[in-house]
Amino acid sequence: MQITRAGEYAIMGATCLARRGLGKAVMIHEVCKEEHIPRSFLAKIFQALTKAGIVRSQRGIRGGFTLARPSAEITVLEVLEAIEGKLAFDRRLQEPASCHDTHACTLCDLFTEAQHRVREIMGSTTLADLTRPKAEVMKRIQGGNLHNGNGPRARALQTI
Amino acid sequence: MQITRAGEYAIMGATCLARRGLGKAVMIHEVCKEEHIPRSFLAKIFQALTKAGIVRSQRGIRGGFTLARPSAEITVLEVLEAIEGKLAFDRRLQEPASCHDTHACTLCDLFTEAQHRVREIMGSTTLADLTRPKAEVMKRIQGGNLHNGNGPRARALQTI
DNA sequence: GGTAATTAAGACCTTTTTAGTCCTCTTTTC
DNA sequence: GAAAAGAGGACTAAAAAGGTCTTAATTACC
Ligand code: SF4
Ligand code: SF4
Repeated sequence: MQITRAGEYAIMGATCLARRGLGKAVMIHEVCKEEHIPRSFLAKIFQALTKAGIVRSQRGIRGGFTLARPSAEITVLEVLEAIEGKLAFDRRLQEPASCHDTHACTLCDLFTEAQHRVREIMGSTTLADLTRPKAEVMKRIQGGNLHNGNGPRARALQTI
Repeated sequence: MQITRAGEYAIMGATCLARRGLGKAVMIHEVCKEEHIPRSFLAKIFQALTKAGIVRSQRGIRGGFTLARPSAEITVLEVLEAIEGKLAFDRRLQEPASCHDTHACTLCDLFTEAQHRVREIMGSTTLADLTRPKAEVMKRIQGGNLHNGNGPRARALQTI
């Protein structure tokens, strides 16, 4: 139940590019140094992000990586799934029809909902959001007013 | 980013005990057969649940396992964490103070919130809930009116 | 008290995944 | 054409997942 390093590094790396601005080519080396990520590992990760159309690469002298789109249009979920594959809390939620008996078991329904909640927040948080000042980000994330705003949400479950 | 088989089996196994009722000793063998879980693997899992005070064991002839408390007082989160350890989306959220630089990085704040949402639903769903008819469970889970009820929540993000 | 049935405990095993590295291309700029 | 990037693929070590197996310790019942 943990995000892999690869996924984590992908988000950090992409956020790093977001901070540099669109169109500015940044070398792997620079990103690695800034975010403390092993160089050849990040190279692999950025390769995958390139294929996924999230970043663009430029070879040769003065080459590097840059975001393929404005950072406000790239969600954290998108980056994560480009590396880890589609988010699935349970193997049975990846490919359906593996339910051995369609009787009264409701476990996958619970998993689906939990997963949905994660997708909700990850899918509505963009790289641009992550580059904003901490206080602002916290307020946005915890306020619960995502892009379909529905007021401040209850925080009564803090202790759970 | 997946729940392990052990965690999954733990919930299924405990739910199976919940269906039999409090105090009724059920042998591992029976649970395994019903839920399609390898016998010796479930034995290990139930052993851990026993130590965690979630189930009670009885050795010898006519022995078996039973829930240690009413099923309505045992949350899915509790069972899951007894097996997998405390839920943590990122290694850095398990033990704090591993933040190499406390600068403007807000990634862990996002992870914390995502994790919180999972705890919210897993922590408010009990084994008793899982034994109820499917339609009823779905309604409860998706309605969003958990034990601190705050009305039906927006489902606009269905497509995310 | 003996025996059969049941869980407890821990050592052990195999496969898969994670977290990388390394080497050889290819592309691009100067 | 030389130097400086990334692309691609093969490879690897360590850890985690997903179990099994064997030897106890209990307990009910005859
Ligand atoms: S809902 Fe229950 S029976 Fe169906 S696939 Fe999920 S765990 Fe298995
Ligand atoms: S908030 Fe950012 S810098 Fe701090 S531990 Fe998390 S990822 Fe690292």
